Amino acid sequence: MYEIFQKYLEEKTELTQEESQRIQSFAIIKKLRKRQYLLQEGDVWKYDAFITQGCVRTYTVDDKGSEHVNSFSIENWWTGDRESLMMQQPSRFNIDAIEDTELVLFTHENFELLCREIPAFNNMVNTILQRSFIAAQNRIQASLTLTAEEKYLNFIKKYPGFASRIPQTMIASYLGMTPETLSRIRKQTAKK
Amino acid sequence: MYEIFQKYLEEKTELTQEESQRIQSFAIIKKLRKRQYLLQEGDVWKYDAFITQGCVRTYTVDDKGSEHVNSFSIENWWTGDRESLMMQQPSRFNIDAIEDTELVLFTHENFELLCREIPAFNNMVNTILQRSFIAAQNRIQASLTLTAEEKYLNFIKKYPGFASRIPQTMIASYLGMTPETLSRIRKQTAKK
DNA sequence: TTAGACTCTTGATCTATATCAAGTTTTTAC
DNA sequence: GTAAAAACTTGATATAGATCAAGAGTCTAA
Repeated sequence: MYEIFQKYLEEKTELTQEESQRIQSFAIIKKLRKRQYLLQEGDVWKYDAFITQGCVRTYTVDDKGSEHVNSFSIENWWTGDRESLMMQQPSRFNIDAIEDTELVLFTHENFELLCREIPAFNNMVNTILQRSFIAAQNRIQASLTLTAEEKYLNFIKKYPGFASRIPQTMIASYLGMTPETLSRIRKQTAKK
Repeated sequence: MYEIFQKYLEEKTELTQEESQRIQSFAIIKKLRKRQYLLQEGDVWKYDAFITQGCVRTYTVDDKGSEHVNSFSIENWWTGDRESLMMQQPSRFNIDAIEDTELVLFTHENFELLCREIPAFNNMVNTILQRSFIAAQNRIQASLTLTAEEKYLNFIKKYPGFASRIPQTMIASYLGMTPETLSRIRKQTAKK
């Protein structure tokens, strides 16, 4: 499944044959079964991870044992815990597979090496980071300004397709509401 | 007040004399009176802005006319609307001064030129962006998991000093609650 | 220096969403 | 293929925090 990442690279950046091969030489292919962990709370995250197939969630568990979904990532997206990676500290997050999933991993040292060696790659990575930051800002804005119903409508508009492959309980958690509330909202909006 | 930015650069990165001078040659000093806008909704943001003195807020105004504070920035931080800057689209945000404020601005073209010319500068900028992203993630996490009281305590712990220079109404808005609720929380926690 | 305008506080009431509980449907695993 | 486990729905009730209202304290601009 490396081809999917290869294609992604070709779309996002211009690389020479050698650069492409250099990148591929560091790639680690990893497969996850549904429910399998990619990262568990307390572990230090050491990779840059790209999903070629499947779907993964990042979440925390609070004192009462409730899960809070921080994000979903599907094919052609990146995942991981940047805070743990950057600070080299144990992660507060869990990441596990919602579906059988395939990833391309790079150890962070190799990834940084690639960034230093290949300016085009470095630029691509920065652009992704900027977009991620913008997305996070928008999510904060939504959480401050929208009602539960608006949050849901905003979500399905922004990520069509997610609703059908991710359990409602997890979507509710991601949106900061209970599954019951989401169920009622869906019933409401279906009527209209 | 350029010296404050100069000092910041020296702390964060290693630059040659020439590089420092190159950066300074592009710097634009800007002063804002309290309440003055740095950016108004609908305008396209064109700068990278560093605050050397003072305090600024970024906020939106909804249909009902209520303001929602997205962020505060004080001296030694950056401000602006990255989405508007990156996409070259009209901003949804307003940025105005909470106190008399001084900034160092770079037009984005010049800023990008500096990033290309000076690798150390580019690295510094990337590091800041990563930290900003991590902070945004943590804020999302807090908004999903904490009660109003916990959000406030978390805020004053994370940003001691902010509470004394920023009006409570704005802090309440930033935390996603009403001023009345924040007032009651403060009364509660003062008791303990 | 003072009137008007903000800002903060406090109380009474309301409401969106949570919680609890039970039933139904769907998925999973042998 | 089927039993057990999850996931989803629906109703009844509870509650954190919002809204409305009014008074007190603080700025601020002429």
